Amino acid sequence: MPIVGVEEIRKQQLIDAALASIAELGLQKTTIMTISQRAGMSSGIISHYFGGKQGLIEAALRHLLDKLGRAFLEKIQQTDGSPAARILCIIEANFTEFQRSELAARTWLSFWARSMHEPGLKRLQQINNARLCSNLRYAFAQSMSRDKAQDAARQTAAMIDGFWLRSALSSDPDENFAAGESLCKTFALSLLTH
Amino acid sequence: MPIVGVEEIRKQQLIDAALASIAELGLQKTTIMTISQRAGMSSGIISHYFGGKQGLIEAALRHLLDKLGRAFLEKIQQTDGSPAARILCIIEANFTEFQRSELAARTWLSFWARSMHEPGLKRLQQINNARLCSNLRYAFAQSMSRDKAQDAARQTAAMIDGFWLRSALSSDPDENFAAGESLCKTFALSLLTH
Amino acid sequence: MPIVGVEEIRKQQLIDAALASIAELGLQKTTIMTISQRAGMSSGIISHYFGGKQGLIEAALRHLLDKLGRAFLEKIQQTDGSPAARILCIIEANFTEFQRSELAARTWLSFWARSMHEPGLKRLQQINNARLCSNLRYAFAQSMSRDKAQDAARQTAAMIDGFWLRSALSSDPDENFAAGESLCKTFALSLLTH
Amino acid sequence: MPIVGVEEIRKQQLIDAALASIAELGLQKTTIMTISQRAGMSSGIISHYFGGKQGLIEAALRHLLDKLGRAFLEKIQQTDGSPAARILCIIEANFTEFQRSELAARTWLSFWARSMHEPGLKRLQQINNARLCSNLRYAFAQSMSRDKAQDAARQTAAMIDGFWLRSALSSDPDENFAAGESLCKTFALSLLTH
DNA sequence: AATGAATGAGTCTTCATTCAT
DNA sequence: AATGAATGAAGACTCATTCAT
Repeated sequence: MPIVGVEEIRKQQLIDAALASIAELGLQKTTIMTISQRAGMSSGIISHYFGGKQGLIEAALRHLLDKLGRAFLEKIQQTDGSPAARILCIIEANFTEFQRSELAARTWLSFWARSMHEPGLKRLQQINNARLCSNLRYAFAQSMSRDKAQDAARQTAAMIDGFWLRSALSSDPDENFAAGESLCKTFALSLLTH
Repeated sequence: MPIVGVEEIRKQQLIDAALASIAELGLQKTTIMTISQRAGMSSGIISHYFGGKQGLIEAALRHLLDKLGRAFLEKIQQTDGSPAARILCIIEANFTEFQRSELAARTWLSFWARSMHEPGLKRLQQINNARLCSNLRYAFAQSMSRDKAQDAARQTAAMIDGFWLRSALSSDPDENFAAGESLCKTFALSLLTH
Repeated sequence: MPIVGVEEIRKQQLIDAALASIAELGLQKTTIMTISQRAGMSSGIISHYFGGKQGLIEAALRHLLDKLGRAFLEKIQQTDGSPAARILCIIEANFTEFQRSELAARTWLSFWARSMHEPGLKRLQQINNARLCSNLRYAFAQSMSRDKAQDAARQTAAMIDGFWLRSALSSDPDENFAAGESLCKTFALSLLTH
Repeated sequence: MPIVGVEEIRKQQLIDAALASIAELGLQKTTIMTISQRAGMSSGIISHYFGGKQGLIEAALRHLLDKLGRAFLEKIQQTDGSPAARILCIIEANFTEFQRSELAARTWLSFWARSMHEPGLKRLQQINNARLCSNLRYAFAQSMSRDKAQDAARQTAAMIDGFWLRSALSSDPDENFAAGESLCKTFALSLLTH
């Protein structure tokens, strides 16, 4: 059993602290002080382990995407593998309690906005976006042609993200998230049965 | 004798410069210097006319939303008024050349992210979001019950925004915008005919 | 009858506006905008007539000292000319309603502080200070030797200014001003009768 | 290993530099640059240790009042405790070489003027003012009734401050301070013996 | 390995002055 | 005579980075 280095522990603690700060204050008001305080460490440690604030931010996003991806994989393996079950599972994974939280809204919107000006972040987002579409395409393809599955996946992915975005920006996120999840499911199932 | 209208002219010039800076540098890296330089004026003029940077940013967003709203109204009045025509027009208005530009992507994402932390911006966004849904609902309601029209409008609005967002973040925006617009239209028309 | 020039009228209006602004906002927060707005004129007029903000401030102080001096002269000429009456009149002139106001406190303290760094203002203050002492000395000299009158005048002047200052800075100015005026009178009269 | 006490040392250095700047330039022309330059440090350090310029200014005033208070306590404990000795000591403490300096004049007048607009400073001044009166009252009360001691203390305190103020603003401070101290003593002793 | 003291460039804001009309 | 639009220097504050210990 390899001894986990102190370095890895520290890095993870800092990533957690960074996400906590972004969730609470937003990316713009997150400073190395708000992060290092939450981690109970000194401010210098961030440059020491991540080369700078930007390095930590990217690592945090990478970690968040990884975590959500793994959580999704676990969930989908508990389904019966039918297209409908897989698709419903995918949709639900995008409307979990975390995804509905204001914390998630602040975090994703912050990362998206910043990714328009930082290729490193942008690539991470693109991989995540492609994954959603790919998962949906795989499920749809069990019931229809490859081309139709591709279109169905794109439409469903767009509707999921669109509902998420509009809900996050709305004045009543709760109602909007709930209705959005339901309407996404209705739409996806109607695609499957036609 | 003071020249009348100077204030409005200057304000407009500053708004244009602010949007140019946001499009080029992003909201975060937009400073009063990047704005005033683009406007060919001094930095002090921004506080003079808008009370501060924040006032200018909000005015710029308001202007942008107004402009898009007016452009949409002009367009829709040139249709034959049929539900299908109205809906296609609404979709097209969300995929114009401007909306497909990287400038638009940076601008909207910047505003969205910031609006999570500034109520003033958030309210403007919400009005805009409500408008899209309301326009769609009105068109759908001519062909179906009020409740079904509401769901159809929500789904279509989500798909439009979702495609726009995924395209903006993708590595090949052009292809994605084109496919997105087409798939949105297909979906909306299928809702109308069922 | 000479036609009073527009210049004199404008200058007086600006001086009144400057004093109003200082009384309301304090000297530090008084700007050419707060003055010119109160005067209903443009900001440029101040440089036009007084060469700059500093010129107006000095003119305002000069005017205030003049006005208080004239008011005092009028008052003292209504006394019976006896030493006691003159002295009581002098003391009362330093505890009028205006002198007890927060406006007066702000104005005098502002001018004093600034006069430590601006010889122009300092000279005006010194003339005013000398006048108080001189008036008291003249009154006392009717009842005692020149030397004793000089000391009595200095002590009385100091007590007047000291009570004024301590009252202005206190948390209950009203009570302090009242007690101060009374104790000054008691002291001055005791000097006269010994 | 962090050097202990660095914070206190730096704070003191900055307070000294602030007082030096106020003495030289006045409070109004004292900026974070004039302070940090005199301290041989960077401008950012002020916000780091005092939260901002205002925090440093208040700390400087507090320090000055403390220092004068302690110096006075030391002095008074060297007297024989008789009322006359105590009172003379109190008067002398208000006319020390420091109090006669132009530095002291600029500093006190700056603080007084500013305290009219900043409750934090005002409270500090009031405590100091109350202390002078209280010390005098205690000394007088050993020779007369409580009420008479109260009046005597107020009159003496006013005369002390009044002489100080008039001397500070005069064109010949030295002569005025000397005469003022002498006349204050004469007055206070006459109160004691009547 | 880890600290946190210190820096100083960058930001927004204020405001007296200028000057064309 | 009077305006007020425009300037830009100067102010306080923020914060990522550095580095001696």
